[in-house]
Amino acid sequence: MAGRPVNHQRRADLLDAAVDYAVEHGFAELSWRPVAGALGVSTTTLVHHFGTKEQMLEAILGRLRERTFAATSDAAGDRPGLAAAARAVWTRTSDPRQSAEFRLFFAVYGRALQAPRQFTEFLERVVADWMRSLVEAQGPDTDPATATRTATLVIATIRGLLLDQLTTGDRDRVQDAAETFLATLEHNPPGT
Amino acid sequence: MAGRPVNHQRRADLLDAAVDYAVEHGFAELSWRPVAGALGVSTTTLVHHFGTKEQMLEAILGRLRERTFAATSDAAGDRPGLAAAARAVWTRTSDPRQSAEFRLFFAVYGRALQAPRQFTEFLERVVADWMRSLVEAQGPDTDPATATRTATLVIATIRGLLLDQLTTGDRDRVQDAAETFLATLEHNPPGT
DNA sequence: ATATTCCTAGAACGACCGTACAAGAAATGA
DNA sequence: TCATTTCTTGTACGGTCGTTCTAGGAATAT
Repeated sequence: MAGRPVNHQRRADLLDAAVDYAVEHGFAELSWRPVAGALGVSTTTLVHHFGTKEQMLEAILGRLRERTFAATSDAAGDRPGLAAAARAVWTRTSDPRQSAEFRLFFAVYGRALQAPRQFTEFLERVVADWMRSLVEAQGPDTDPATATRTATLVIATIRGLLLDQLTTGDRDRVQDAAETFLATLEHNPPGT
Repeated sequence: MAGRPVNHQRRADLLDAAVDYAVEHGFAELSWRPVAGALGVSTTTLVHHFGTKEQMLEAILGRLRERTFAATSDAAGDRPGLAAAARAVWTRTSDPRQSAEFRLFFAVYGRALQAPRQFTEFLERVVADWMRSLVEAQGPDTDPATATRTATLVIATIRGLLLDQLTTGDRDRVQDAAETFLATLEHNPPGT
């Protein structure tokens, strides 16, 4: 009843490196051999730690979600109103230093829409997590229907604008539109 | 100096069928053999008409863009104001009967963001075409800066809401948010 | 020391991939 | 009819894919 203990840190390190690889090389080019080569290990090592390729993708997705959502929800969580939360989220998501990660985010998103069975958890959380966060930001006094409606609109607008910025790189135009939207949120608070 | 004449219709028919296959089976599963099998031809026939696989993807993309953008821009073109155009576009894009095509649209979109070299034309037009259409809808009297800003916002919001609807299938919530957005456009016209 | 378990690696399997080649059938103008 | 070009097919090649098997070193408890 002994044996070498499981090295959880090793798996975590490999996963982090795999996510880095995915961010840099794209979601469509994730196969055992290239990833293993970039990480300096054998494909068998990856198989040992992650099981099947599908399980590795799942692990990468989860880690990616941690990176992106956690970073933005932190910013939104400790702000009083919806407008401030929305502005904080937009500031973080539109940061060019995060563009590679969000490109991967939308690549996964698009693929998930065509293979919902394989990406069930991603699809269930990609909207719900943000919804919860943005509904909370509106406080307990806001009418639930209004809170839901507004949160839906904020998520959609931010993601649409982010898509535009990643596509065209036209930062000035997109930021201008975002500013208009955020100003509307601040000057005409919903539900009042 | 004779020979059998080139049958352009044949290529067009194959392309239409290929787009249908892509809509149904997803963008990631497009390889010669399955497509050829579904179309009842040999892989060599597809190669003959489309050249390389990359060229076939390009052809499919172009045809898909014709289907989606043309259908929606028709609706937007002959309406007087931006609000009416936006409502017409949203009505068409949020139609559940088109959900499969828009799933493919976002799958291609996400993939293009990670392989910009391969999908240059798609990325250049996916925003610009709609921008032009929505700026025109605002008429020549609208301040250009305002028109651009508003068009950017409308595109982003509609695409974000569409993403939400395709993800969650929560039609009531998304339509409710869309109605709020469209009502705002109608009651508070920008640039006035 | 020994048994046990984990970690890693290399080789090999069958399957699928994109593509090229050879060859026959079909459709045209001369 | 005949030469020419297009259309279609079957076959085959090299390559990559995910996965499995085998086996040897590394780290632990007894």
